[in-house]
Amino acid sequence: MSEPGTPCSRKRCLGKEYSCSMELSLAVIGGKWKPLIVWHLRDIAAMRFSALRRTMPAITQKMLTQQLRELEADGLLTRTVFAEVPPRVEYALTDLGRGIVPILESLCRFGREFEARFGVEDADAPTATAAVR
Amino acid sequence: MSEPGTPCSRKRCLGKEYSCSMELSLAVIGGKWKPLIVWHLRDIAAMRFSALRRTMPAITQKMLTQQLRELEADGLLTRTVFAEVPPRVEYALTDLGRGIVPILESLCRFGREFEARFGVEDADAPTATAAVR
DNA sequence: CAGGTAGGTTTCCAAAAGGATACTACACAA
DNA sequence: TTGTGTAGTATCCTTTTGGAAACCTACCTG
Repeated sequence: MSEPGTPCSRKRCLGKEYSCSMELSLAVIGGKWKPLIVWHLRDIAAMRFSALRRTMPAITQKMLTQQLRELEADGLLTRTVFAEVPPRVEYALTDLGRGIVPILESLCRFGREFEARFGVEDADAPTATAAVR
Repeated sequence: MSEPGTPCSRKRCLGKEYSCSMELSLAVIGGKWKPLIVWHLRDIAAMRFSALRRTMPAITQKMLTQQLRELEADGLLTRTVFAEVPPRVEYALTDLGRGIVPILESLCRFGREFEARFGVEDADAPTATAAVR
């Protein structure tokens, strides 16, 4: 990228403003849900809306719809509507979308390294650490 | 991680709640500034506060301080205060912090791939694409 | 004594992200 | 006729994140 001390220039791609390619990537796959969505689609041909909801019980319908549309607009996945009743809509990763799976795997590894270093607890299990906070 | 269709369980590490290691990583290095800070420190022994500010002109003092403290609390960097006047404080990546540099490099590569696919413009340069929005 | 310098903190505020709830359309089943 | 399932919208609200501006400290220089 740039030499230490040199600021980057502002750029724009698909409506996202950023100063370096890394920021752009974070705009594309960052946020609370997008990495999870891509992760769940990573080695499956396609998945329908309701199946995705079941794998992510904490997401609301609105958020899932919204995130899926953004991922589609950014070319990371395809959305296929079947003209059936009840409705059927299937989502599948594109090649571009599959390109970020290795990054998510690295993130997973780092997360586990982090857990190994600092320890993990079960949430909702009040422990010494939780009590201190 | 889990089989398709199986939700993950809630965990906690260093006060952060998450459902899978990937989410934990994003809690640690996600956000608008942290990746940039780590990036600027990536191949330099140490850097002082004012130098970091110069490389990231858009960040405010408050945000830089806050993000640096969080990165320190998560063990990604060290903060060294020199008892001098005017004050001098230096920040340096730890081994743990250096561990995420390869991930940031992957993000950079993906970002460039994304740019290549969809095209980049200079921000503040009103173009056809900008006019359409 | 005024002004500058480095690295902050504090207060207040705006914007963005995320979420709860209610509503829709359509076909079919009981 | 009422209910069920799917994939949504629409509205309103709360929480989180980010930011602007002022203030602070401790010393040094002119």
